[in-house]
Amino acid sequence: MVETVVPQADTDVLDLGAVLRALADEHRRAVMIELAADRSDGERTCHSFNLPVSKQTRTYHFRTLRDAGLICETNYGNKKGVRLRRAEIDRRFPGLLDLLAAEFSQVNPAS
Amino acid sequence: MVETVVPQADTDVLDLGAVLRALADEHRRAVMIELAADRSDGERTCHSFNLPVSKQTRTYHFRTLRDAGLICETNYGNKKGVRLRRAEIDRRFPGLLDLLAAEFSQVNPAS
DNA sequence: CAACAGGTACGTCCAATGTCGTACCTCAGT
DNA sequence: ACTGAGGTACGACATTGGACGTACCTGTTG
Repeated sequence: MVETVVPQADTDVLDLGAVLRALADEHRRAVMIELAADRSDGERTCHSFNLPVSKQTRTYHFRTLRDAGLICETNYGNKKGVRLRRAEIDRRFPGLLDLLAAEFSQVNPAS
Repeated sequence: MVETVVPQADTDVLDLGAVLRALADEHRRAVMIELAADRSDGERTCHSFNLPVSKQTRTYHFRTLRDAGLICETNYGNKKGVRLRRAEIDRRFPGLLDLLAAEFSQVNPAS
């Protein structure tokens, strides 16, 4: 089986509107905060985020994040990898990920 | 007639969710981008932003911005002043206003 | 005072959004 | 080959959000 990188956002340039709409949702924001706070930028399973929603809804939210250009997904067939597009985001919106990462410490004081 | 400062956000601390939801809307974002780009932080009339909506809708949007803690409004009876809460925002979300200001140059290349 | 402009309150309306059920797919493990 | 877990597609549904009509208020200006 060949893993395939899911096609990224149609727009090669990140759109602030799409990004902010993506971040406006609590669950998607939680995902982005975790990703932003992890400086190792390792690949995560999208199952590894403990989102309190059904898997259909999870698919929907990750699709939204991908469409906004915030993450890139790798399809392994029966599971999916998620990586933060840190370089692209930092280039277009410097400071945005720092803001989110700061929010992580805000919510997780003991880490 | 005494001008009265409209009571600010109920929550004394800015909430990232509320802020991002406020910024997710195109019109409110346009207002915030203008305010963030004007380093003089002068008071504006909320009529001075050329929002292509009715005045009822305008009231709604400025109320949303105020509730999110992003602006503070002064009531002059028959018109209303708007000021950016730059200090509070910078303290809680450093870099956010820079991001918005950068978007201003993006949209207004000739200024 | 009368007319007018800016603003608010309340209700209504429509489109967008988040949620899930059902059905189906893909791979890993037994 | 079967089963189970993760994932997607499509459709349905309820809620939310942005928009406006109508009515009303407050100052300014003539």
